[in-house]
Amino acid sequence: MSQTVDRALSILPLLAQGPADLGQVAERLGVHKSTALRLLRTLHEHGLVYRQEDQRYRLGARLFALAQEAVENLDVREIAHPHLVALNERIGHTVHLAVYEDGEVLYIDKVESRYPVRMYSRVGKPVAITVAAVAKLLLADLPEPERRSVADKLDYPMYTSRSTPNAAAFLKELAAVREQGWATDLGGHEESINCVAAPVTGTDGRVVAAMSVSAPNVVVTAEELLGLLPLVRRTAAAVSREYSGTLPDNTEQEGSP
Amino acid sequence: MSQTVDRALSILPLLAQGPADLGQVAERLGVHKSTALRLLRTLHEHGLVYRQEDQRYRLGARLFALAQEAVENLDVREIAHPHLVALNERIGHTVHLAVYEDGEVLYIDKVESRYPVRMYSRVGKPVAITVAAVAKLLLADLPEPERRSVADKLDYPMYTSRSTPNAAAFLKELAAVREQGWATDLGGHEESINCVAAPVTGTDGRVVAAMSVSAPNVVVTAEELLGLLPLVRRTAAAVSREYSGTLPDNTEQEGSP
DNA sequence: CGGGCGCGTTGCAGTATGTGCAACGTCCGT
DNA sequence: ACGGACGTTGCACATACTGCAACGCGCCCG
Repeated sequence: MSQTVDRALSILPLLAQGPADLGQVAERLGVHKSTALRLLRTLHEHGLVYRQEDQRYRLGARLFALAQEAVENLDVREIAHPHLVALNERIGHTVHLAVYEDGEVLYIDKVESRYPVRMYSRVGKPVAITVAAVAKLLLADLPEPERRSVADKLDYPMYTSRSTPNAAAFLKELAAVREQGWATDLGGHEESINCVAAPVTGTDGRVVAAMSVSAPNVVVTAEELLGLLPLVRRTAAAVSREYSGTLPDNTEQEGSP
Repeated sequence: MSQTVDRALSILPLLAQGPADLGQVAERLGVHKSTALRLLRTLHEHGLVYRQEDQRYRLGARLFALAQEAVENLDVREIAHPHLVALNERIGHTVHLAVYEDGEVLYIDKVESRYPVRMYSRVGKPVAITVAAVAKLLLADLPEPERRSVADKLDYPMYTSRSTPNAAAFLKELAAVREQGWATDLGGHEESINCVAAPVTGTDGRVVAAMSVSAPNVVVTAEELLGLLPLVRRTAAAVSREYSGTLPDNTEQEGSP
């Protein structure tokens, strides 16, 4: 909506791919160098980009500070974290926590597997939305129109032969997931990796987050992983209870008689 | 330099303090509501802010993705992390890694103490620059003019009676730190917390980061903590060696015949 | 039940503000 | 010493941003 700001913000994902000099930024933005310069200067003043010694620009450390403060506003993560750790200590595999936001599903927390073979993922990285177990849970709970709208707009890349092929199949899967209250991804993203996931719900029963356990099938078979499902569901339920117990605004916690 | 972008970016730290509605944003920016709306919309399109169900705005999850990608460009952190973990496993206390950037010192990594009593800090949070041990190391290595300029512009809050009181004392301390190659903070930030820190250097000997060990003196006395200094210095030296060995661009790692 | 207030949203006219151009300075490599 | 590449500056033009005023909507209170 605002051209100038739009251009300036487009620089950030561009720099996320690696440092770039003024010319490259200007070219990839499709604007004159002097324009790019002024935008970069403004970003620089706010600490969002940093100019390294070779004069090239890269993302600035202030982004950390902001992201860090952003996460502190997400109560779910705070509450869930100890549960994720406990779950990880008990079963050893990688544990993820994800939320839905504006058509995307993002990991907001992760506890690494204690086994040497680890799957690749990254906190903050958008999830493979059409196949990930956590994504299914989060999308399954959306109101019907939004769910359909999102499903229609998605791409359905065939990561493996078991990936979700199209919107129809996806919506059908979502219906099943909504029904059963848990989800799996059996080799849909990477051939050898399986996940089981369970939803975290708020006071009104809406799904606010989803947690999953992932393991390569060289470590555990899909059947063994499914055997962990009750434990995962219990953990998610515990987080849900704790989350629902939280007052919407906790300034009142000790005030009332 | 660019008014529009400047205003838009000013919204981010504002929202970092907590969710706000349109009116509040407009007021705190000093602009008309319609202006604030358009800025927020643009930020929203880029995923930097998110509109929650009560229509208020808060920081968006995309900030995570960006911050995460930003950190992947910081080789120091990648290299240092396992060393921080190892150090923590050996001594149990909180371990920090910090860098200097544009007049600020920021923690970019942290491994929590295994003891129940923990100090408060946050990855991404600007460090108390006038007293923290890591800050002293990073500033001590700046070229003389910049060091003086930064020191002059700083505030010198007296967190405790042992805080650095003014620029003169700070510069003197920095000289000493540069001389000895390590630094301490003995109750300068919080009365009961002590730190020891050592520098991570690059190929040219410049200090690129600093690592520290912190502990409250109810757990270890300052003397005991100082006893850990050799270990901390050895760890920092190991990181330095590994960092200096890294190729500037690692696309060549397996390509050459 | 109905009026009024608060908040977000829209279209519009005026102009502040961002844009691209061209010229300059500087650094680096030849 | 010269040429090129890159970052930087000042400026005239017009684009795109601003603030205003009016509208729609939901909520609370009378």
